[in-house]
Amino acid sequence: MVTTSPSLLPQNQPVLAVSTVIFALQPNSEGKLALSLPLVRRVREPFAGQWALPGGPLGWNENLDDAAYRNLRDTTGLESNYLEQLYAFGDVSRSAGYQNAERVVSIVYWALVKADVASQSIDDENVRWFSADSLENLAFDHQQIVSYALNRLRNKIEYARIAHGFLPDTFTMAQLREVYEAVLGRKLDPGNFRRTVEASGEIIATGERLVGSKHRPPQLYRYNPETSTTFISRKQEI
Amino acid sequence: MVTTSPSLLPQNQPVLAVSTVIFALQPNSEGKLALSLPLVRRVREPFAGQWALPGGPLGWNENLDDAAYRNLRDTTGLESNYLEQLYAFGDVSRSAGYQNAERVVSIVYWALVKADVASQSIDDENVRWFSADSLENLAFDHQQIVSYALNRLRNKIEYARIAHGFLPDTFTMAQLREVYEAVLGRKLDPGNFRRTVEASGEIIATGERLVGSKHRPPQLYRYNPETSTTFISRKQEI
DNA sequence: CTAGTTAGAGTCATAATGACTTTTACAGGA
DNA sequence: TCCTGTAAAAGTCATTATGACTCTAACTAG
Repeated sequence: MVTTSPSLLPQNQPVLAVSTVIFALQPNSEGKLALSLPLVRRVREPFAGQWALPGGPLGWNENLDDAAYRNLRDTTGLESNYLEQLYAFGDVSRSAGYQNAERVVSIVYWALVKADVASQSIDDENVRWFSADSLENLAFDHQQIVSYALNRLRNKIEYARIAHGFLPDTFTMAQLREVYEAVLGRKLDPGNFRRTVEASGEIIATGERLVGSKHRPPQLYRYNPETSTTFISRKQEI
Repeated sequence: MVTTSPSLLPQNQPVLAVSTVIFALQPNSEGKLALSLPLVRRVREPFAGQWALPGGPLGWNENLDDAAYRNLRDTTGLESNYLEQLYAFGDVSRSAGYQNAERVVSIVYWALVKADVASQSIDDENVRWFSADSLENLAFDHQQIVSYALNRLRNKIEYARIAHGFLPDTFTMAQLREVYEAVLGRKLDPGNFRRTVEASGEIIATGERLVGSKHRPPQLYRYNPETSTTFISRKQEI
């Protein structure tokens, strides 16, 4: 008994779109790392001229993940090593802006891009990076979607190894801590942070040190490929 | 710059369906609580005769959540107080079974129903409850979907108050512990469990006791409506 | 050679956790 | 009535995790 809604009109199906919230950590005006994301300017109604998440209709022969990755590449020209489905937004009311009574269901992904890569991003008239904390007047329900993605990111960084999505191959303990501080929006104790991270076994000292700083040269680390990326059994997750 | 896939055929869009994994805890042959879920028998190709998750196409004027709830009502005739989106499954390959090259993207929800309610469920030729751990030959990719839902349930019960989705209004500490034991599939220490749960402030003693057992009568508890259901800031979530 | 800076090791008190013991309060049978 | 079985509920103890903090090491810049 596969049930069928009485209100279903097969010839008038919702449009299926895929959008992606792309996070990068970039230094702001004060030189501190801050979460930012690229938005695209809408060229047609509804919400013409306003900023929106990169996205578009799902291709007929395209996997959902591939469509999200396509958003990333087409919008920013960048690569990511972290891409995950966030949520499917499909309330009837969110499509109210459409004149032609079109209805859009958006499957939203989120991605992390490394800072050094993000700096090579496309940036033109219709694509611009914004600070994740001060967004205004986004098209559709995209402001709520970004908030939801921020919650997920801040929650997940506490229990999953996603910080390396923002970091180059090797990094110092302080750089890793800066990622956490920027994402969580608060200072962390350097000593306790080091102790926790070292105990987790997730990073390995390379034996090399970063020279040129005006203080004791810090150890360089890399992520341990041995420790699993899968879900952890202890208290976790949204 | 909203990008459009070159392979997009707007006149040939994927079909959007909503399915729901409905969990209940029911006593098995040995009298122990075990996770079970209702499946529906497919009446048409592909996979005719095989068991599948309750679901169907999204109605034109229907929210995603409402479609999931409709699955629940239509399939089992039951009510649930826990319903949440699980994941959107949309790989091109998962629709391979269709002859007419139809492509289906399924937005899957998961729900919990109370044991006393589940016992009043519809159960006929084409709807049957199965043990969640021993499923075989489900239609489509529904076996993977159920596994994914089980992971989410087992992960989430460790940090979120979802156990009351399986319990009546008032319950004993032992009943609450049985829910956790059945979901997690392992024994928990009664004393430590009590200590943790009491410290969380999530349940309140009603002052009444359950009489008639052949031992010291246990306190009856109810869930504390004061403690928030929102996400917890400590290490968490899928 | 000294001052400034961060790296990195270490200390201490408190909280959380797992394994375990003891006492309490009932039912049911001898 | 007393004894036994059972689970409720409280409590103990050792280990681990956590937050706040101090101290020493190793570099650069002047």
